[in-house]
Amino acid sequence: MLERIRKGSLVETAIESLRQAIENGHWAVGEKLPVELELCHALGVSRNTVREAVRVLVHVGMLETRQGDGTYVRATKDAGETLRRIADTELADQLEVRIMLESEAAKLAAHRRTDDDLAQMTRYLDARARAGTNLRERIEQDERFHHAVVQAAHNPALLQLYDYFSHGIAQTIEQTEMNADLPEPSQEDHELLLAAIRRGEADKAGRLARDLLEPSLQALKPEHRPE
Amino acid sequence: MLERIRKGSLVETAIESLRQAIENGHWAVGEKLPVELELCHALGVSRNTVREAVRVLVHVGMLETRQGDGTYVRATKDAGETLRRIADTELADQLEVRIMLESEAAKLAAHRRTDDDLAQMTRYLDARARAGTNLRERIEQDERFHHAVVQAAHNPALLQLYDYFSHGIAQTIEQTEMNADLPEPSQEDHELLLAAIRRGEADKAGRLARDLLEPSLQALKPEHRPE
DNA sequence: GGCATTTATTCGTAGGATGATTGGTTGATA
DNA sequence: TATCAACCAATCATCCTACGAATAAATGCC
Repeated sequence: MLERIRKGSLVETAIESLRQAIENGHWAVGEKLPVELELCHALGVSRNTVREAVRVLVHVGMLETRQGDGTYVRATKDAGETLRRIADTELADQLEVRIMLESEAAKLAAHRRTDDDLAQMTRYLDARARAGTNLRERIEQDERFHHAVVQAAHNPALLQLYDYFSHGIAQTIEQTEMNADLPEPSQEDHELLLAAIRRGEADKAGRLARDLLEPSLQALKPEHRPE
Repeated sequence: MLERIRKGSLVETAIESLRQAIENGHWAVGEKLPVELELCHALGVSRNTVREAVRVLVHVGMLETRQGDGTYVRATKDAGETLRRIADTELADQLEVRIMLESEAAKLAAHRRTDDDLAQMTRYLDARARAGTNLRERIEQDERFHHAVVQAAHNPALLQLYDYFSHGIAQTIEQTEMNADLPEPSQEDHELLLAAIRRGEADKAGRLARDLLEPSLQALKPEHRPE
């Protein structure tokens, strides 16, 4: 039925044991789990430990607890696992995805951008230009500009996704100190992208957005997957 | 500093309070949080409650606890939260993202597909044809074919992401019984996509992949965002 | 000064007590 | 008999104290 616990953190092991049991359909969706005390005996741990494990599974959407009633299975899969697996993929692959998101966003932005969108993009791009040799400031304004481009696509799902990749990649690059290796696009290239979006030239905007980041991808790729 | 707790589940509120504080950079990445007892006082809850909240944040990757040492900030963003927010967006927006993922995947697949990839795509597409009027079977083979296309792009991050959107959208459609409204692409259109990938015609493959799903998007859009 | 030992701090786990909420049971009443 | 309010048992939510385990810092010996 349920495996006894021995190694590592008791709570983490309890989480894994419960997750396995649920994924294997030991309890069907909608079915009620044994009460806390029974889970304690089944897993061989205390109530606190069981509660922490259950709380985690509740938070990731696999379980649902109803006070005074019981604990029920809500889903057999953990959605958060997806992004955790993505985080484990190669940086180059992640950057490739970011490029396609941003390129497509630029296309949409060319169609859907409002005047406010244009004003904001212009503001950040000007700030980027003013940053000059102040690298830290320029990178920050750069990120804001790219974010504004995706925002102008007016697709919330796309924006969320872009932010996740953008943030994750920036962090990885920062941590690994590989800044020096990566080529940096010029201010002019950014201006061209903004101009294309302003004039509603979708295909051109998409191509320019891609060109902005493609060199970084090429610089990153040979390390792991020469083509 | 930290907000006192009042409504809803104490633990859930504690989680949110801590998450907010972390996202707002109240503690920098790598920095050590106050000890459990201090957090209890700051949040006005017991140690168990704090521990359950911290455990959740540890599990989603925002925090890290070291026994005998303390609790440290690991990341300021929670991956699971991103997906939860995406799940809350309009179906049309999600489908739009899926289309761009699949279209770009088709382009990459045209370059990178191996003979094995082609064989698999062909197998599923043939099975789809054989399914004929068996709707359930045809939909399943259809999903497998699309998955194989993305797989042929040989980008793990992209594949994970596609699977998430594909699965989520299929589920939503199934739940809302809006099948009837959505136009279904013909077998011929699928064959054309496969042919383009086989011949390495990237742009054409991207366009065909987009054309396969675009009608569904148009059918879905007017409900919420007429353009 | 270097290194082993001790100590203090902190998280990890255990188990019990009490409150809050729910669902079903019971019983009175029309 | 059907209805509905009051009651009761089961269950999760929270809190509490206590002790174990691991770590880092302080200490003392050589």
